[in-house]
Amino acid sequence: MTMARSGRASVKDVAASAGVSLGTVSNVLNRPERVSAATRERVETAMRDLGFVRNESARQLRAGTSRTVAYVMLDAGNPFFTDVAQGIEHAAEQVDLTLMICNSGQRPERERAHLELLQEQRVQGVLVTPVDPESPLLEVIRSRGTPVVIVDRTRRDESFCSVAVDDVLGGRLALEHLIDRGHRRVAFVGGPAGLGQVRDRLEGARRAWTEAGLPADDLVALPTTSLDVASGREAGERLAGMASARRPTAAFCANDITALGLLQQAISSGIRVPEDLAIVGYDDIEFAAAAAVPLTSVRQPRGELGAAAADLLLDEATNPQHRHQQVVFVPELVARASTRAV
Amino acid sequence: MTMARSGRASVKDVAASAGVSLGTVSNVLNRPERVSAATRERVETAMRDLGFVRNESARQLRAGTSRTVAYVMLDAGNPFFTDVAQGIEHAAEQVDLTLMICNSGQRPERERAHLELLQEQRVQGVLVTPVDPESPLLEVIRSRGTPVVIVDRTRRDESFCSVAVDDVLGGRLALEHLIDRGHRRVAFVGGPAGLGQVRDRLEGARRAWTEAGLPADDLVALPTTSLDVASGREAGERLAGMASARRPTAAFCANDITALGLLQQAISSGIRVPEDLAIVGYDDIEFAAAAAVPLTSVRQPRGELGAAAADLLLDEATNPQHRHQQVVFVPELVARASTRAV
DNA sequence: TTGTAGGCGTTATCAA
DNA sequence: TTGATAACGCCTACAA
Repeated sequence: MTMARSGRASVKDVAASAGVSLGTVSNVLNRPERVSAATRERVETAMRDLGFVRNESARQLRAGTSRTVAYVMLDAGNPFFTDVAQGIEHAAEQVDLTLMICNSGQRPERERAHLELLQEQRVQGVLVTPVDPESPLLEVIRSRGTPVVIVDRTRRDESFCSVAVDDVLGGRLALEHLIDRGHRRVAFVGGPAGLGQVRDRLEGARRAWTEAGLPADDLVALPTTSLDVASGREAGERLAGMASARRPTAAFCANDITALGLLQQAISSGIRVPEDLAIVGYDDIEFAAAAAVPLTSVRQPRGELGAAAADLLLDEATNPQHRHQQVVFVPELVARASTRAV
Repeated sequence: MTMARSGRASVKDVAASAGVSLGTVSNVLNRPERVSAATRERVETAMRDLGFVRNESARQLRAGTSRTVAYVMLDAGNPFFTDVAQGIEHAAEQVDLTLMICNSGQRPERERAHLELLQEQRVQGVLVTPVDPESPLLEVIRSRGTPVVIVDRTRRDESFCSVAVDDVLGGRLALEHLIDRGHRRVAFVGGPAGLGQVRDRLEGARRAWTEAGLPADDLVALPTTSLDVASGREAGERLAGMASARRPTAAFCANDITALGLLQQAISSGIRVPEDLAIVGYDDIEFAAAAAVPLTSVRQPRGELGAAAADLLLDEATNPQHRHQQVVFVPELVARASTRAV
């Protein structure tokens, strides 16, 4: 009985051990009904004895296709993306696809490496929240035969399927809420300005502001270098440093993590929330509701985002008449204590 | 020029298009120095023109082994595990292995499905935070040839490599800190009691308590059904319902998420933190420091945990003299405002 | 119902 | 330097 080079038993070994032909073993594996009960029994015993494990590479080589899709995540440390991943996972499970998750950690070269390997693995398709949605790499991948769906970003041209949330509207919702609560001097906290999300949310905020007839100067931008807790704290320090007459009475943060940093810094500087400073975040991650002053936030349908992306990918991978489409979800304001009327 | 069935060009197609033999194409791919500059040039052009992508299945079938490892994560929604995953990823990257992440979401059947597929994919090895560390499945997987390392759990027998943190010590540290701060009536919040982590942390807490000569009854267990934000809130309600004379002056929570829920509920019930109730969490996730009352917590070296696990796996996969070992990290108390002396 | 043969795409060996 | 060939493990016609 020769063992496969890998040290594992192959169908051939099983066949030899069970005293049947290789084809029969394959039948037991793939069309058991064609095999007599007795032979099947014998083959299955042999498999158990030998610790037989099907070789997916060989199977896939033969089949030409795999049953897995992949999500290349932008930042595994941000709960928003892990929630999106769970949405994808759920949708994939429904159609019996396995999801592999890779993390680029915002690094273009890791993103590239993952995409290259996934392509070589002939995954059914990849979902990706790219570092740069305009990157030509995405086009190359697709042109080489791997379906690609962009998640939580959009491309300027409409050549890709994408799933995103209307950030301009989200920014608008946040500001309308604050204006509604009587705020007439508001800070926008976020950056870098080049980030599509930041740009769009600010844009929406501005529109709501000017449409309400308020002076542009009273919507103050507090740019940050990134969207994390530390940046929020830093912005908090800047706010605390302002003379209280000039200080905005509210802040709209480009995401929740930043808002949590701001909240923490404000409180420890003796600024009361929401009495002295109202705060609106963005994403509505689980921790937003659990903050000591529960955070008003713009909710993005994270799970649905993932599920919709998975559906688009599946369609692109299997439907020859597939047409690319850009799905845009509508965000929703969730009001909590951090903007309570005072 | 025949195209591969998959619709993609194969080495054969490239060879035909470049007017060379298949072996030459392979050489361009794997030992370019053996090929003359002119031919190489021609082959590379053909590859570009045809959009050639190497087929990893075939390569792996031939090679018998892959360059990827996988981490089967217990709960993608818990930042603790995503941090562990990042530690693994970093270590894997150093040795040029690709990490695939799968999520069991605490469901045994999904864990099993992932492990089966990974095995069939012939990954170099699997890291797993299992739903049940005693599950015989793990033994089966390994006996069939896939190295397995248990992450953040331990098995009673020492037959597996594992990496964990000393939870008994962690519980002890938390309570010593509280006792030190003068607390003489303390609640332990966490559950279900069957969970190894919960059991060990409580055990450590009890030891510190009795060694300090305090009456066992004054370490009150507040069992929860799970370790999430909602459970923490619920425990908070129970605490708020106690007569303030009988109410513990401090709570030790089995993890940070639960502690955050408790913190929120306490504050909204008018219980001041830390004046009326001191709180200690566990894990020291990023949001612990960013809570409005920054949370004292028992820090687990998440990144190192992942890195050590990856190292063990690599050793098991490549070193014939490998011996299983159980690495146990030492936790560390991080004191913050939630237990400030008052 | 069971067995035989050929091929999936890649790599490595060996010969030219 | 280049080319022909066999093999990795599996699957599926097709033949017995």
